Amino acid sequence: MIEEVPWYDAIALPALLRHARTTYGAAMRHALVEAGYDDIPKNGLYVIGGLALGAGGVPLGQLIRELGVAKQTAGQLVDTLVSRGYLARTVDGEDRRRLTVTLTERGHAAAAVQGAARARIDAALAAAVDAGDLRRTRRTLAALIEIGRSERAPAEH
Amino acid sequence: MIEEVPWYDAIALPALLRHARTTYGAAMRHALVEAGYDDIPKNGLYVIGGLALGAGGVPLGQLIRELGVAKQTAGQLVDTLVSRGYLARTVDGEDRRRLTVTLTERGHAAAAVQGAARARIDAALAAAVDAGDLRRTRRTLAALIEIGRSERAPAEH
DNA sequence: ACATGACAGTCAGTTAATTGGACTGTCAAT
DNA sequence: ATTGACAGTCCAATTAACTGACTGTCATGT
Repeated sequence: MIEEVPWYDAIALPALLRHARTTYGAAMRHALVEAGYDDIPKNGLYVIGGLALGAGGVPLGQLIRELGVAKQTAGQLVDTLVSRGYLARTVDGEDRRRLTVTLTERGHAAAAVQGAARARIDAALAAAVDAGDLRRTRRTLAALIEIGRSERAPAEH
Repeated sequence: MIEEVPWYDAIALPALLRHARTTYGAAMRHALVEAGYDDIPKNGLYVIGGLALGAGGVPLGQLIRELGVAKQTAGQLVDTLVSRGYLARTVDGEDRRRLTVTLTERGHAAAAVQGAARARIDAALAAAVDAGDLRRTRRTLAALIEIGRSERAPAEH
């Protein structure tokens, strides 16, 4: 009785996604702790990582949507990160209700460490599979996200 | 200035994974609530989903490893699910230290609902991309997980 | 037999994360 | 001016998660 089906075809996709994400999460967290940034809360990784991209700072509302948490949660998370010196909050000039979150010096440093860890995994992955696979994977995941969006949007009853 | 790079190539892979997983999570949770199973804790989805596969029941230790949480946490999670009627705990005959967790009637029902929701997403995904992409995606994710494992195992200092 | 150590889970106490609902200040359009 | 929508915050409560110490079970060596 030979096992012909590889394990990754037998497991449910959500679990596969979960484990894959863990790879990044663990590596990034580990690198941050090594570098002395050991006071970053769970979702903080996504805040800092996300802000590194949007260099000019990100409105809090967008953060809320991206994290998919209640706004209170996001607010408190940012609060924590501000009090620990990673973020700064500034009022938007256009609309004074809106807050813009930016990285501080320390925040940038942490983001760099985290980004390096991520890049290390990315590189290892790029070495393990070919570029086409990687690109298809991204596209497939995007399709999956798109499905989620279209499911949620119209039904919402 | 034309934006040639699709958004899914610009975003960091961890974030992409996170969002993709959310699609499943939201759909499954929604389906469960619709069907009256509205008292399942967060990680409960993975417990119930996972047990559906291992039909004969799963040792608690394996659950702990799969969930990636402290054993106390897993124990409490199972506890909750037992008290709400989804799971049953039985002592392993071979080794009486070991507990085996199985689905109850209600647990099976919930697992079916959840499985159907997952299958619905799977089907939508299969329709959106071609089979080869799907397979490559699985393989790529598996490679990613493998990287995580090999990173953690030897370093652990 | 019977120590000894490894292992599977639980118990108790604590901290962090997340949420819901009511509230304040700001904008946009009458 | 007034009204309604919007961006965030405050307060209170719940849930999730972890640490460290403890109980019962197995496996081994003497």
